[in-house]
Amino acid sequence: MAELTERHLWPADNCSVAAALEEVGTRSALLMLREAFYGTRRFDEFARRVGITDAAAATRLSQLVDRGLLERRPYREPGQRTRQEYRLTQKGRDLFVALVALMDWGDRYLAPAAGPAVLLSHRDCGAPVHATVVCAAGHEVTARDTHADPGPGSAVG
Amino acid sequence: MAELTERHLWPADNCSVAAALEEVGTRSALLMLREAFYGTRRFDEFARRVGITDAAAATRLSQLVDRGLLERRPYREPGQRTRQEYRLTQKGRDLFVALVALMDWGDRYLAPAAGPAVLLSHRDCGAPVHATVVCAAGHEVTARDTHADPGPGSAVG
DNA sequence: AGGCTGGCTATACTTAACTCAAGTCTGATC
DNA sequence: GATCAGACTTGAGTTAAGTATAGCCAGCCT
Repeated sequence: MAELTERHLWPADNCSVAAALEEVGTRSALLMLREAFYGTRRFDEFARRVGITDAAAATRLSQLVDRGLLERRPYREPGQRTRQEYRLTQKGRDLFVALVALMDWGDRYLAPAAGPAVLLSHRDCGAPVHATVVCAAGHEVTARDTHADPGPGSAVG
Repeated sequence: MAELTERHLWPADNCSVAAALEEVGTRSALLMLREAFYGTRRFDEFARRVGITDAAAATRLSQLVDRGLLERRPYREPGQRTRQEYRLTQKGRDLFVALVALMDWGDRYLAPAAGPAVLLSHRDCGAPVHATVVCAAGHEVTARDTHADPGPGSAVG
């Protein structure tokens, strides 16, 4: 189950999982990213769909822009003044795997009896999509088949 | 990019991503699960490696046990009394994909120049492992190739 | 010129996850 | 029987993310 050799030597603070969670910021920030994947772009829609106040949404959106997960783009609806919309950057888009993994897990263990609220499918072939862990040789692997070693950025030499 | 049809109709509160985050609880709870994947089992090791106080660790561990992500098992070292250790359940183990996805993303965008702190490899073939999104037909897909529809548990009929 | 609307900003408060420091309970060992 | 270490528990205080409410500002419209 991915037991790490020399585990006792390296500290938790250069862990990429912790760094990723820190960078995203908060639960509501992740939910805003989920919304961005679903196509949400406007300020008030983010606030409403995530279920937080506009004050909180403004703080989260600014932080996500500052950190390069979203970017502001001017847009203009007819008869309206120019406004800003929020779009995923590549950095933000690359969190897709993590969001799908969380969604899969939630669907499996926490979904209502009726089934999941959202179904993801491959646009080209229509088949359902899921997050998996695979090795470079193409094998699908589980936690038990995985081995962890200290990498170059580890404290252990 | 996974735009959801009829998005305006369904509320955020039956979202599996939100439910999953709620179930895991906190950032430090996720980091404890990461430790569990690395082989950590004992109370004081969880606290030390995650970098939180024993008080906080006790709260998190109890909550993870209550929610079925970890289970307590008695163990006995020679010359010591019986104690409890904490092991991943299947439910906890199934969060592996999400953890690997977050680690991959952190490695890509936030790792120190030297490289990531931990390398995961397939135990059988030695190749590095990563989280991906694939469809049931076996195609690897990105956010852009994905389509979202309301599922059976959605508020929209 | 003045109102309206969307997108914020400001202030005060609440809550939850933490911290630090101290104390408790258990049971093997002396 | 007293001691000690490991595994918690308790209580007080801190911080950060949220809330509710209010106000501000730009600029299209009449």
